[in-house]
Amino acid sequence: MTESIGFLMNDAARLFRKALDARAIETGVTSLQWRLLAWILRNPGASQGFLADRLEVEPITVSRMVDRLVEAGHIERRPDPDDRRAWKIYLTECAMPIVRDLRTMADDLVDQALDGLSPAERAEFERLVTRVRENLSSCGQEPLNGHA
Amino acid sequence: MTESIGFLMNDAARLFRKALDARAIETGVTSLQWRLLAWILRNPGASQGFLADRLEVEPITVSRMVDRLVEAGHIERRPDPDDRRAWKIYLTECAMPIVRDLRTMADDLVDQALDGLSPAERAEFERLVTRVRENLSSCGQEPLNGHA
DNA sequence: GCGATATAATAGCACTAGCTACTATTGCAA
DNA sequence: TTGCAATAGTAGCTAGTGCTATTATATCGC
Repeated sequence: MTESIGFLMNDAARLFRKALDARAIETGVTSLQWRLLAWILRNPGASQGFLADRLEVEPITVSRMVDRLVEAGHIERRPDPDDRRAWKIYLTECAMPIVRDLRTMADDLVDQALDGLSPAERAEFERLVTRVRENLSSCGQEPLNGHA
Repeated sequence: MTESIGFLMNDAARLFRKALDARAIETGVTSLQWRLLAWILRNPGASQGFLADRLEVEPITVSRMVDRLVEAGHIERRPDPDDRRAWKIYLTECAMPIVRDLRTMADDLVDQALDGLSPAERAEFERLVTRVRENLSSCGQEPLNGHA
């Protein structure tokens, strides 16, 4: 059942999103929207391409999330004076408290998800997931092996 | 950055799906469709509700995946003689080789994802992910705490 | 300066996923 | 036996995600 690791991760991630979405329902943003907001908070004025790169998703995914967050009034697109193809993304004032609230909720949920694990196990888990993520991240880039 | 654990898992799971989808493109089924096929293989004649329960997704999600897999000719719905509300789901002959091929692909990809981890670390990773998944699974059921 | 190439963002299509609401059927209880 | 609650499945809406293709702009080479 080795192959099930991939789906174990999938389940855990989906259940995490679902649980956080449920907690955050009153904020009006989803867990994944919040993650984007958190990146914008730390990188005000970033382009969508930059954000897509950091989130490791396709630009079109960010494009559509930005659409929704703009419509909801949480962020705004400003034209980039140096590149008329690009937008610069900024949080609006009203998004600030949401980002803070969600951080607390996410921390609580992580604590619940890691229930029963010792501090050492938690650190080990984070280390291992990070490694797996890096392994999978790189395997998407290169053309597997000699497909050229 | 504790809260990032949830998103680390999310990234790892998404990259895994993406990589497996890319490998499986020629089979015509996605990685998640394959997971459903694998459950049907082990439980021929199961109901959609049963499968939703095992996959820990909502019944409607299975309903729509079954729609697509029926249309693609990989599975078939047969009426349940004991319950006219329910379907019994069966693999078709042509799905068998696909399930086998995909198992190999998934195993290879898991091996790549776990690259650099010792056997002990791999076992530990599986154990920890399983625990986290269970923690999150149960926290979706109960009404958090006293919300009634 | 001009043309080829690269890049930023977006449009259309498809799949996974969940919520709420709904239909059809079952099964229990009065 | 009838009537109501529970259950199996589905429809509409929305969100995240990716692929391919397209548009607009930038940049590099000449």
